Amino acid sequence: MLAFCGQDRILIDANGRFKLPPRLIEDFLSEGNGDVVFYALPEGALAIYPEAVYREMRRREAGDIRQAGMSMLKRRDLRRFGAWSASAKITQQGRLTLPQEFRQNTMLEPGTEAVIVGVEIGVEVWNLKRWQAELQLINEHELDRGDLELAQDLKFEE
Amino acid sequence: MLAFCGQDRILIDANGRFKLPPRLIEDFLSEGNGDVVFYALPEGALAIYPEAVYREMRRREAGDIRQAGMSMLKRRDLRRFGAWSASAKITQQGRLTLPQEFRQNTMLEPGTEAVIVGVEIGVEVWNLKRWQAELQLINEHELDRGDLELAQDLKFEE
DNA sequence: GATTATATTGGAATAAAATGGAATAAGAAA
DNA sequence: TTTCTTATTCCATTTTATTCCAATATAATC
Repeated sequence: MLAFCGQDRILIDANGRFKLPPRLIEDFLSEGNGDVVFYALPEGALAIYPEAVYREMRRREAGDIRQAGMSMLKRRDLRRFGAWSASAKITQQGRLTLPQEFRQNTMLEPGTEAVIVGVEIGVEVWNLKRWQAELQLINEHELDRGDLELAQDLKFEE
Repeated sequence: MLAFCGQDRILIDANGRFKLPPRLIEDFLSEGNGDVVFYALPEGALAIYPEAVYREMRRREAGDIRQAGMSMLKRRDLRRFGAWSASAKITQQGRLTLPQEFRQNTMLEPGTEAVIVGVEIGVEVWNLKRWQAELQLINEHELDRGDLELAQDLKFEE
């Protein structure tokens, strides 16, 4: 079974909660015990990773702390990840509550229609409209790449 | 016996399910145990691969998770494959259910006539109309290539 | 500090949908 | 024509989604 894949439409309830599809609950339970990390992405969606995955993503390397003293860029990085991440645990009924401060940026206010998308290492929750735009972008890019390949295949070799 | 070849017309039933031709069921059972992965292609068809084939296609590399934190391009890549893939298992009756969110893009809504095409490493399910257009494209491209080869053959060697 | 009001969380009940299986019908081969 | 295989339809069961309510916790007011 592939983990963390597919798309599902969900509804953010009146209290800012949503229910994960059963398949994704399984995925999160088998990787970690339902301990997850929210991370609000710059592209305007909410990523949810198993805690271990997020830790790996943010693993500090030797020298990172020293750099923080010297580099404003480095500090901004730390600040961004710190500010836009939050821990949570999936409830018995498979629900998660969106942190209050994350709702506006991700356009996931109570009552919103959304899509939960598998991204192989975790999932992302997108506002429905935003997701449709993102999909179109991805698709057009792929089609352009396909056209390029065809043209390449018909090029006269000098 | 050649595996994963030929074309068969099928009908998507009222619940979005379809039955595989017996020959293809055999092929999927002997490669994996009927565990397959759907992958919705940018060209608007649905690929079905044995799970092992898809895993090889998507083999993860070290550092992928760390990259996902820092690179939007990397996230798009994970997103594209994650969003458009889904696991499934062929039932005892040789049926598969199309994931809800894949039906529109692949034009494989309940009640649709479709064609299931062997592609050597797996199969593809095409909306009948789209398949006919694709066949024509394939043919035209090959004819163009034939012309190109002739021209190439008459090229003056410097 | 006590009481009331408000928000938040967890759980249960109901409704809807998807799934699996069986039965029947159709078609092909003997 | 008969038998076997495959296709199609239908129904029962299970699963999942949605809604609603109760309990708890938090905050505000007196």
